[in-house]
Amino acid sequence: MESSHRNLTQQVVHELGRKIMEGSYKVGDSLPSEADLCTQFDISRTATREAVKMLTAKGLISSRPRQGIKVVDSKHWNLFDVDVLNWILLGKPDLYLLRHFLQLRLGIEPEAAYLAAQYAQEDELAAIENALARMKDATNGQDDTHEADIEFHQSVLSASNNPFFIQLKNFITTALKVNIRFTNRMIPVTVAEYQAHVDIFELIKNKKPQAAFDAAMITQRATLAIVNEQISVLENKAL
Amino acid sequence: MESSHRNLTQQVVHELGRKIMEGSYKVGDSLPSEADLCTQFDISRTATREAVKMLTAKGLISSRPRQGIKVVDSKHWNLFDVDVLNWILLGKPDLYLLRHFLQLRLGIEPEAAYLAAQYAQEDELAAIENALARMKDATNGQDDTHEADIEFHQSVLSASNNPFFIQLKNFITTALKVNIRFTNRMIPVTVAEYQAHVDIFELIKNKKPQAAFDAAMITQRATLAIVNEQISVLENKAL
DNA sequence: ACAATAGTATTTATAATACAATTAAAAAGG
DNA sequence: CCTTTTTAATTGTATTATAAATACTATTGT
Repeated sequence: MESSHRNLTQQVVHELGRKIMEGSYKVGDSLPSEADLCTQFDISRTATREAVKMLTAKGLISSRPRQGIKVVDSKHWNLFDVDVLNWILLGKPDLYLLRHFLQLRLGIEPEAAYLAAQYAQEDELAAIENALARMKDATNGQDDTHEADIEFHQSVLSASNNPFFIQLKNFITTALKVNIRFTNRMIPVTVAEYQAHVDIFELIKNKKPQAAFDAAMITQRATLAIVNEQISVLENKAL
Repeated sequence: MESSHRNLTQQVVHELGRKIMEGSYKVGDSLPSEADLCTQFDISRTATREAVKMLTAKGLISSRPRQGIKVVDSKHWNLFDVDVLNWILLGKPDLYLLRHFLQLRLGIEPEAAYLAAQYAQEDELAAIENALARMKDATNGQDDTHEADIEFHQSVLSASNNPFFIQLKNFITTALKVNIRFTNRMIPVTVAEYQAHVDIFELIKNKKPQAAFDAAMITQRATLAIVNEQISVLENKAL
């Protein structure tokens, strides 16, 4: 097991959480009983119960006497939890999931740029600029392409100075990673993509909220349109 | 205790979670040790530890040998967890928090309206219409004013057919409840407010995504502007 | 036959205790 | 003064026992 540095409870949480998100245990399904989980993982009831409680806290399962441990309806899942997002990533994300991610990014990121243009401090602007520098290096192959991209989007969220947007850094990061899966991950960030990011940064730096919003929105709508097109092609092929 | 119907662990989770969100335990502070929590709540270590694990799962605390149980930095808090949101509401929300809520609503709700206009099914449109009917009754005092309002916004999110937006129903609901605290809660929904909601619904029903987006955005920007104004007044008064 | 009631068995909830592992801080050694 | 070792405090894990909740079954009365 790759995660032997974590304690028993966390390992079980990870294993069960992953299986739920990949669909091995479906909504409404029963997980093995406490006793069975103890024997399957060869651990004590203490560790098992604590793992069950953690998954309950993340909204994935419910646990009641006589009824057992069941996967609850997905509308209760804490989809913005960092662990849950990672388990989603470990599953098999499809184009529909990518679209769902992009649809919410479309809501969040333009407004984050708007807020950054209003409220960003000097150090936060510097952080965005630093990410841009890494992206430029990435176009020359001198830095990790996608890491720099992720850093850019994260630093804009941080610059919003809004705790809710900041919390969504996990979500955006996962969304970008899913996106990478569906584009050729060997292709570095293009000059055009880099320039679009620079433009947004300049508008933030010059305190043009609405313009920054519009610039981010246009990029996002374009990306979403491509995915919608891919889904259309796929669905027409299926007929 | 008002929550004696819940089990021991859940009661402790609620009590500690509430205290963390209201600031009784601040970021970096140590909570009482396991042993102390056991004596304070007069419960076994099992119940205590399970509560600690649940709060850990929600990103509020960390628990390590010798170091004890500490409140972690707020950037790790799962602010979109339904329990965490309720604990925020039990605290003393200020105008700044209201602004933070409104800023994210501004990102989410116009795009939710856009998606609803694209993807809403018949039954989802009916649900929105039903909420509108309740709002109309509310203007005549025949139904609960704010409950109907909340139902409207929830039903639009449901109609987006995007699991991430649906998960954010908790967030929007809490945001609306905080908003109610800062407006006179005795004032019923006005005819003008009702009409703005009707307009959005019509645009969703007639499948006009961009127009629905714009209509929702205008309303939200107006609300946010009022709060920004209130904060300005408050800050100038403080000088 | 049917419905209400009581009983039973299964599963989780809680408790108590013991020992192991981790690690921050103090003590020892150079 | 710096490094290493020891110590002690705290959480991590295991085990056992009992209580509570509840789905299912059997019984009883009509």
